[in-house]
Amino acid sequence: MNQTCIRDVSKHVGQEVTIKGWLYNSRSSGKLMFPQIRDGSGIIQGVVFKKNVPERVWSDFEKLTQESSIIVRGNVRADERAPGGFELDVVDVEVVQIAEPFPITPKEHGVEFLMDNRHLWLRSKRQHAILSVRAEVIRAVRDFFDSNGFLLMDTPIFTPAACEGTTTLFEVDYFEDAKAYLTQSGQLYNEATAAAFGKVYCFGPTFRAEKSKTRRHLTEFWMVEPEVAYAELNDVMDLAEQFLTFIVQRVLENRRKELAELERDTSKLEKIAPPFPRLQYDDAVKMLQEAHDKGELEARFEWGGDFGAPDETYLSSQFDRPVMVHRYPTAVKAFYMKPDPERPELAMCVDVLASEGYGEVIGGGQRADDLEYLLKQIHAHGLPEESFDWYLDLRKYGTFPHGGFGMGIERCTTWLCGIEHIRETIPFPRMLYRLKP
RNA sequence: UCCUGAGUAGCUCAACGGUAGAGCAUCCGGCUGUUAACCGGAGGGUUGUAGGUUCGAAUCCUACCUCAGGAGCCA
Repeated sequence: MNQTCIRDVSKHVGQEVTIKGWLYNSRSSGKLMFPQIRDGSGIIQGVVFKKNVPERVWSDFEKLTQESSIIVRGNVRADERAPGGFELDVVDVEVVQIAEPFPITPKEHGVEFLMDNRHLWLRSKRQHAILSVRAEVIRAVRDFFDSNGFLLMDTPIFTPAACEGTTTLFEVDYFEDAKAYLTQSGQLYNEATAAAFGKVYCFGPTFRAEKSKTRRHLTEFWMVEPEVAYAELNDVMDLAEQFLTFIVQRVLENRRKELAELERDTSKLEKIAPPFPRLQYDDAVKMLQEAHDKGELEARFEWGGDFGAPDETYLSSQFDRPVMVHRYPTAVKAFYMKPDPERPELAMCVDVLASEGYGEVIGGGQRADDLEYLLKQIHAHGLPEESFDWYLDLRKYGTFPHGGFGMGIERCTTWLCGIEHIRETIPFPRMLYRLKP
């Protein structure tokens, strides 16, 4: 295909190129026109002088509407007056289609309208930037694990039972009489694969049926979960710290332009490097209580509960890099968390709160490896023992200390982009009351 | 599920008890360096739905629907 990507035009200065794309916007002054041409890799400004092109080319350009599909031939020239620094002196155009009036005009729009037109909204510069950062995050995730001795172990999406309680699961019919649930975590399966392969990770879609309606929730999101045999809580924290740092560095390296488009203050991201502050739950509670006493937090936090969104926001805004809060009360955490041998009322778990008030991006810890303790926990949480028979086998046949964590791709992307709402970090968000497009 | 707010032209908003209006988009005209270009003109409405109050309702009242923001829960 004879075609040049707009991304690569800087390599073709002085040459004639063919660009296949769409009209992003156009400005004209009588006998001079400046069509902005978009091809998915970038945007370039064209220049059409009426007297320099055949009559047909001029009249074709006059008819184009926003997002009409076109194939443009022209000469590349560097020009300071053009956004992006390069211009295309147009020689010829082939009109593929004159688009119907495009709903998303260059002026501002409301959230509902944009979400209803998500399939068209994706063509905007802003969505282009955000979703490019998302792709970079995912590439970094894979590269990090693949080059550090981890093996990809895809875990099932249909699962037979809840891993942490059925209220948050989507239920589907699974042939005759059986019910299946869409996965909310691959972790239990990865404890099995970790016993087989040592260091593993799974990466795939995750489903939560909670009726959460906030800027940090999706009902369908992508989660990456490493699991490491013989890892203890400190090893899990070391891993989380290296992993997040790697992702941030990669995005800074490869997606500067996109971050600039989003007006992201990258100086905050540049500070991110190990070691991350490690804060015991006990000490975090003290910080929250002091904040309340100083009038910086409305509700007084009492020891024993899980942090609410305002608490997380406060804690993460106190540090210039992500903070790792560890050893929460066992009572507020999942049944499979290992209790601290020195203080059994605390779980060997860790939440990583992203900086700048973005809240939890990673949750994980060390898993309970003792059969008796796990049985007790399963009963205490009112879970059906028979659903977990295979999981309990892992504690009968060569039990071992191990741990890992899960990171939400979209929460991480929201933070790195510095944007308000998670819904823009996945091409087609699934949220409470939104299943279309 | 609960709390708060909002639904008026294709879109973003104004009019707050007395003749429904502007910008953008669309169409027509003008402009040889535009930067969400600009200037002139035209078309475009069952004011979310159903009731009610009133001489008169986009405006006040009631119910419902939809959306947004937040809470709880979580990655």
